[in-house]
Amino acid sequence: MKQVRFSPQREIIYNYMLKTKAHPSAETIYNDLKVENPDLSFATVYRNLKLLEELGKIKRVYVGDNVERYDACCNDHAHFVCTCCKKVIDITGEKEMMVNKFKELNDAYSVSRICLTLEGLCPECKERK
Amino acid sequence: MKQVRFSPQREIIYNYMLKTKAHPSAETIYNDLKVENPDLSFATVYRNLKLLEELGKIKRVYVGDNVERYDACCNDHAHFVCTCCKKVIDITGEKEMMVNKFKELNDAYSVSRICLTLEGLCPECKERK
DNA sequence: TTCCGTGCAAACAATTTGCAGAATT
DNA sequence: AATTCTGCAAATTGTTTGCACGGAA
Repeated sequence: MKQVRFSPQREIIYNYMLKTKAHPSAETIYNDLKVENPDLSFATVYRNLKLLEELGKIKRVYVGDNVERYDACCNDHAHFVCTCCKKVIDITGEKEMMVNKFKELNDAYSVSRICLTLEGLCPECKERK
Repeated sequence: MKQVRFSPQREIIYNYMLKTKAHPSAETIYNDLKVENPDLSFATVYRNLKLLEELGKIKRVYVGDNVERYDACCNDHAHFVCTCCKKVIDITGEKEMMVNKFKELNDAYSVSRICLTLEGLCPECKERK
């Protein structure tokens, strides 16, 4: 059985995730942390994001481009992706409804995860048009 | 303004998409069509999938891995991805509910697309466990 | 002293792009 | 004739992996 050990890099990455609300990609995380931690490598960021996800501490978020984004907020919520400014906004309170709705489905299926992503214009971008 | 012309390759790819229900990736499409069309190239498949999507004739489907999948079925529906056999199953009749739910949201936001993906075990795989 | 985690560079996989020639309008 | 589309190969992008060393348990 594999043990998970303490490492400063892991701590730094996880703390960053706890603080941000921007649903950052590995690249964003790397660039931001590189400033204060010049030795940090890309591989470490990727490896730790993967590990933290396996441990259930962070989640992968789908935002439509081909880049993995991560989110440390672990209560279920939907994501709104602005097609204009690319911002990702949390939409809370809708997932429970979905989960309930799919309880029926659960008889035949076994639903373990629901991913709900909305796309369109955020309030600011909508205003600007 | 760019004109879209007729090309046999495009027709072949679009016809394939109309017939399949498997939400194939570019690679699957390429491999399947390559048999009868040995000259077909990967680039052409990619370019046409992109174009067809821009024209609204097919849709991109999110299935959790990092591969783009496509679907020609243009009525709104959710997707169920089996974590075990990797099959993608259409779940109809749920998206309208979502759309209605997000009408309210539409006051501030402008929702143009809703992507609803469920993950878990399909009936066959659930049975087998 | 075991074995997990790191940085680096190379490897990989999926997708995109530049180009010259072929095909459509 | 003008411009779109194709096949090929090379380039790009995002992510993963092999390796030798350093550090935590």
